[in-house]
Amino acid sequence: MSDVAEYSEIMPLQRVSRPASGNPALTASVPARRAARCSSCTMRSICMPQGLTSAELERLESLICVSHTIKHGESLYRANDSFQSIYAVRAGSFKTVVMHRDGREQVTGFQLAGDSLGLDGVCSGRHSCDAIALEDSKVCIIPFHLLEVMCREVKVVQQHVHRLMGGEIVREATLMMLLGTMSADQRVAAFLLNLSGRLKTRGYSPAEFILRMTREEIGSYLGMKLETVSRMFSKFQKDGLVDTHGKQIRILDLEGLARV
Amino acid sequence: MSDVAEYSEIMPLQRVSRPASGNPALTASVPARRAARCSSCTMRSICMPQGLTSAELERLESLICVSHTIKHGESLYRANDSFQSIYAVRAGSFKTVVMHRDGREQVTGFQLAGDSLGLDGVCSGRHSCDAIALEDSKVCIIPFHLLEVMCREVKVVQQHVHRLMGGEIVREATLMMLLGTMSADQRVAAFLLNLSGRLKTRGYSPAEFILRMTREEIGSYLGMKLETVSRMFSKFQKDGLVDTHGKQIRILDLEGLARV
DNA sequence: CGTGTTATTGAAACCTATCAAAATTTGTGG
DNA sequence: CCACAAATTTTGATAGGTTTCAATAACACG
Repeated sequence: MSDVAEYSEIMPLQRVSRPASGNPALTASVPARRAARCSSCTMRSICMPQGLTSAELERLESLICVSHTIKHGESLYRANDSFQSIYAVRAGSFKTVVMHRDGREQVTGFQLAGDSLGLDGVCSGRHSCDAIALEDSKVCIIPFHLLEVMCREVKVVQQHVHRLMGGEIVREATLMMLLGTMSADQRVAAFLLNLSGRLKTRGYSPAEFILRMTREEIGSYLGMKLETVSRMFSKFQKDGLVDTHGKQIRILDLEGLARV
Repeated sequence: MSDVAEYSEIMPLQRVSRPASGNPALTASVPARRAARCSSCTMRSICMPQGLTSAELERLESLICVSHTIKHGESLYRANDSFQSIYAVRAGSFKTVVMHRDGREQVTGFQLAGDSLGLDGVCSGRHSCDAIALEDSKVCIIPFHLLEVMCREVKVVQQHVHRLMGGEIVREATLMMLLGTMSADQRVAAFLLNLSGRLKTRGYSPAEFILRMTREEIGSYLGMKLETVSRMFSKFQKDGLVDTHGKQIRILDLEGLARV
């Protein structure tokens, strides 16, 4: 339990109190507008473009603001909400959920610190899914129309936004492949390997971590029932690939998992 | 057979012959560089931004060139090809296919005239899938770095590109939902309804059309075997929802299909 | 007009869902 | 900090849907 990697509350927030800016529409959802301090954020290398001049970085920071905490179970935005901003997860984690008219819903992604959130709203001007915090989390808010302005003026920012959107397209295609061609054990293995890799990128242990989502959410994401997810975990345990105690995961045989 | 909508060879191509431009890297894959004539293209309303001044439209046209025909079964690009351009399908249709290391492959999309193609390469600089013509087809080639330049100068072009990418993200999320939560009959029904709607948007009959893809390709796209696709078609036939003769489809009860 | 590809249909096998019950963990208020 | 209630997880038995294998039929192409 001691040295288990947790992808939560990575760094204390800068508490620069500053009065809200003039825009009431914006401040409605952003009670306290505080400029972000990307330069001192551990997630900088993941969510910020490389190669900015310090003036450009400063300008980018000036349009980003840090929101208050979003509590476990609360939503950052809901499907059909008007699209105004994209978000960077600063600490904590989220799930995105699309809802079918008949009430069935599916998890379409899990976002860790450093991941972006909200691009689903770019096309129609309204969000197409709910984004819900899996634990108490913090996000940076980036008003999209301001980001677009800066994209027009700074090439590396433009390319970063394009890569962000392109990355989302590739990520989803990978998941489609998973849902379309893989068996239940392969899906769960792929899920664990993906999470492991992302935690590693963020500087955490790729072998030992705590799942912030339930079996049901994992199942929804992977297109199967929670009981099946549980059975696959049990199977991997029996085969000596992982060691699970509820939400605590220790990957014992990474290559073995990849071979499933 | 007479009034069956076909989504192929929509309009004769402008054959403006003009010598290739100086860039040998570009002309290698684009034998004859001919400026596109978007203003006279029937797909304009689908693939072009609205609200351009005529000067801007002219400039956008100048960076687009019409490629030679891509024959049935040939590829427009392959996975791992260097990403240079995005494409607009001018006539015909394509499938995009991702390949797993172990040889398994999955169709991730079908593109009709007016659809864009190639955005999968934006993130990594290399294409992440193969794009293969389902019939003899024609595409417009849009060098992405030139499009990026124009995005920085013309706001509506920028917003159009963002919407294009955002639309791809939403499209894939919808497909994930389909793969993750729907039964075989619901998937095939959703596939037919989606195709029907897109043909309608393009001015074709939404009720009567010819499938350009095989049962196997449909199955790959929907995450099931070709035999299952065939059985679902038979079932819909029996239930009086559609009338199928091989690749010819007539939808008899659109609402019934939606209720499946 | 044959030949290879594509589509249809049937029967059996297999995988996952469903239903059910017990065990465990988590959250909350006393 | 404990105790209790609620939520989550595990495991088993059975049902159901999809795949697999196989054989035939229809179609497309040279």
